[in-house]
Amino acid sequence: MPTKPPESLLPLTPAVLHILLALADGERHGYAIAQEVEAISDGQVRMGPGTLYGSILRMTESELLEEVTTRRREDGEERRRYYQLTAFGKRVLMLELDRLTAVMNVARRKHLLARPLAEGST
Amino acid sequence: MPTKPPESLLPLTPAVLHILLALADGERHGYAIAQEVEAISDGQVRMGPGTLYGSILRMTESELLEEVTTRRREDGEERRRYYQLTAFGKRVLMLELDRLTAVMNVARRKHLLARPLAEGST
DNA sequence: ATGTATATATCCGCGGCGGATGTAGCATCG
DNA sequence: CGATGCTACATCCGCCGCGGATATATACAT
Repeated sequence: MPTKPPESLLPLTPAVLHILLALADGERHGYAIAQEVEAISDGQVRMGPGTLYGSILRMTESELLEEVTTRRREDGEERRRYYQLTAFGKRVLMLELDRLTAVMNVARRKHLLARPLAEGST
Repeated sequence: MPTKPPESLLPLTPAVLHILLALADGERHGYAIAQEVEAISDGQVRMGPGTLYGSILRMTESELLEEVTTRRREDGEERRRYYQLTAFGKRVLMLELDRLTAVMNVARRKHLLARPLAEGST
């Protein structure tokens, strides 16, 4: 039950968007998020610890993410902290992708990109 | 002859991206940029004067934009100030659109969006 | 023993965002 | 004719996110 409507978080900052994307296909711990972001952005987006843990904190507070406490932990090992998207986080991600799709469509309308054709998310 | 390489400006903030897009098909004056941005974002992105003129100033300093002094002016009228993209601004816009295309492709790979198919810019 | 990678955390300066406020011209309407 | 409201630009300033620097600890390799 997030306090805020999902639209009020848009547009997302690149850091937030990339973290949401990195977690879109399953839980990950902080450091793994940074690696995934660097990987999927082809090295273009690098997250230092300040951005990484700062963003994770804020995103957890706004309920885009939640820490996974179930499992691990009592295995003794693991200083890692795992995170996953909340349902709210998924909603916001979808809305942002819709927004970006609209932006890309504007670019096409102005003949900056080829081919329309791609669409839909919800 | 911009001082910086175009990649160093990426990723663009939403404000900067929208201003570049608004100017992609021709020159506009400040206030018209704000209206265009609101129109093409379907009302989702509203630019207050602080963001608008602040962004224009910074973008002019980094040579993404330039003021159009030729024409108008000696017509007597016009307190308006017109701006257009520089060649450098167009390059940066293209690079950012490429980056966003890559982001959208990641989203598709993770089954958050339908259909690939869209591509290319340069 | 030294270095490098993993993993998390905090601090803090810089800078952009964006609302508030101000000025001014011009048009409309009562 | 005076008020209102939109156009158009400009400046100020608080808030907050970004991101580098720094710190700490473990593990594995050289």
